[in-house]
Amino acid sequence: MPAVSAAEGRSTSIGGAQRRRAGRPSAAVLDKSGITAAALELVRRKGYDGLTMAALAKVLDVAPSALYNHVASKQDVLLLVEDHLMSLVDVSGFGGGSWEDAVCTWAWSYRDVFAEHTPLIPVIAVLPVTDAPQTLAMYETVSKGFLDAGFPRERIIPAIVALESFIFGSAYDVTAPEDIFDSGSMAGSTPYFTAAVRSAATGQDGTAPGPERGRQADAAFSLGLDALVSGLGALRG
Amino acid sequence: MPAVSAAEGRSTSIGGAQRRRAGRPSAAVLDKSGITAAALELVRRKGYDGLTMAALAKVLDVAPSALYNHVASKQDVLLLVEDHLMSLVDVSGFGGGSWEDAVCTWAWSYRDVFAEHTPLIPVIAVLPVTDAPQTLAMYETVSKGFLDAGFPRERIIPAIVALESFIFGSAYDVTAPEDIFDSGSMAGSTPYFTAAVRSAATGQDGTAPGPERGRQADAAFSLGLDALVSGLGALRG
DNA sequence: CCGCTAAATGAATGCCGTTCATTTAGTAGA
DNA sequence: TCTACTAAATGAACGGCATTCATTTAGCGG
Repeated sequence: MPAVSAAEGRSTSIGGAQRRRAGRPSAAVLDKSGITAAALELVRRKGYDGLTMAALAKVLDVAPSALYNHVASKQDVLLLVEDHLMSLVDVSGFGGGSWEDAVCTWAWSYRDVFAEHTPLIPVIAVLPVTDAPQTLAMYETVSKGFLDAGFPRERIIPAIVALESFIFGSAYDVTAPEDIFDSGSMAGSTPYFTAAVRSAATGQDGTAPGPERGRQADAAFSLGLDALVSGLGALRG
Repeated sequence: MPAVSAAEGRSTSIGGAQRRRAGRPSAAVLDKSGITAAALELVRRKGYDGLTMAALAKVLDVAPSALYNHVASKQDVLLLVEDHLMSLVDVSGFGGGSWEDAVCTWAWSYRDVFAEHTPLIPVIAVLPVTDAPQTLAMYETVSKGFLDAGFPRERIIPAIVALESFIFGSAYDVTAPEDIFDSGSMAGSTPYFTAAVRSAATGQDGTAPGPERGRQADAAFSLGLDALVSGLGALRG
């Protein structure tokens, strides 16, 4: 798995950015892990709008059509990225310590990872887990953690799904713009809502400058996670 | 607001599907509510993949560019659709009865509406509420319901956001394919997860045929919603 | 040596959102 | 009543996108 860098094929003349001539090169230029790494780097630099097959090919110094020797579609690239990200989710808490702490550590890191990658959420939600080994590994660790904590077998998956649903939704919330709840010119006809938004923005005393958007998202996530953890925890035998 | 149907401009000859000649027609053909209705109908018939500006124009018997006299972009069309859907969410429970019942009615109907329209979820999550009157109206009713139930002002928005996050995530779950948790050939290396999936699919006794996907999604939603409602309900003064 | 397959190029396709010049209809003001 | 101005339509065009296909080349198994 030579990933990105490989021996350069002979090129026609001077300079570093030379065109490769047609035909199969002596050493393969592309492989799945290289494509994944390039896609992640591209997303980091240009965001998901910048992740096009053409741009990906350019980063890898390859013609766009060459990518299709290794992936079947752009969706396939997204799946590779998604599965890689799953390996970044922290499941270490399930090794020891309380179930509550393990779930919270897992949930926060899960949310944080996908808050930076919300365009993948629709992909995850729809794609079978079959050819996503990292994803499968995460589910395995979490399932075992729930079982060891005394969950009845048939409630484990529903509980995980409920938590994941909350996590995905909350990941979107992190990226919401500052003024998402600004009722603007219609504030007059929504007095309760407008007051509630102001209270949430300024905190208990109406004087403080109030938290910025990220902290507000954290507050909502914390609130919901605590409720879910205590509610689901009660299911244990 | 004549919506879809309007007096037909004089056309050049026979037949119903005649081309309109260039230039402003005597009676306007398009307006926002007509565009919204046509978009919804198109989505119902062809799904969100079928919702293109060209297809929308065809349904409305108009050139694609004509749409841009009434909306600034396709995102704008999606916002119109989204706001319309918000008016379908059932907030009637907040008129009387217990807070718990009202929240559950609201949450279930909210999830059901957007389970059929998951491609809008990324739009909702990012778009300010400012020019979405139906959405604002929903938030107003719900905010008032929370306040009347004794919620402290500064906790109302975080609680609603937490519930919404769960609802959006759960809407995706409804549309997930039957075999989403099929570990396939890697089942051997994920024993706990595989067993948990089987238990969830067959129910407490391992014999029954087990619920189909929609019921499983309902079970997870019910579990999470109960936990959230009881956890959040404890915040009331 | 021969044929098969894998992996690259480069040209081409079709769709999609959007823009622009143009035409026509109504309307407000001199 | 002429005259701008604006609103609302057409139709041609554009650039970008994912994807496909014919072609070329390299290595490998018989």
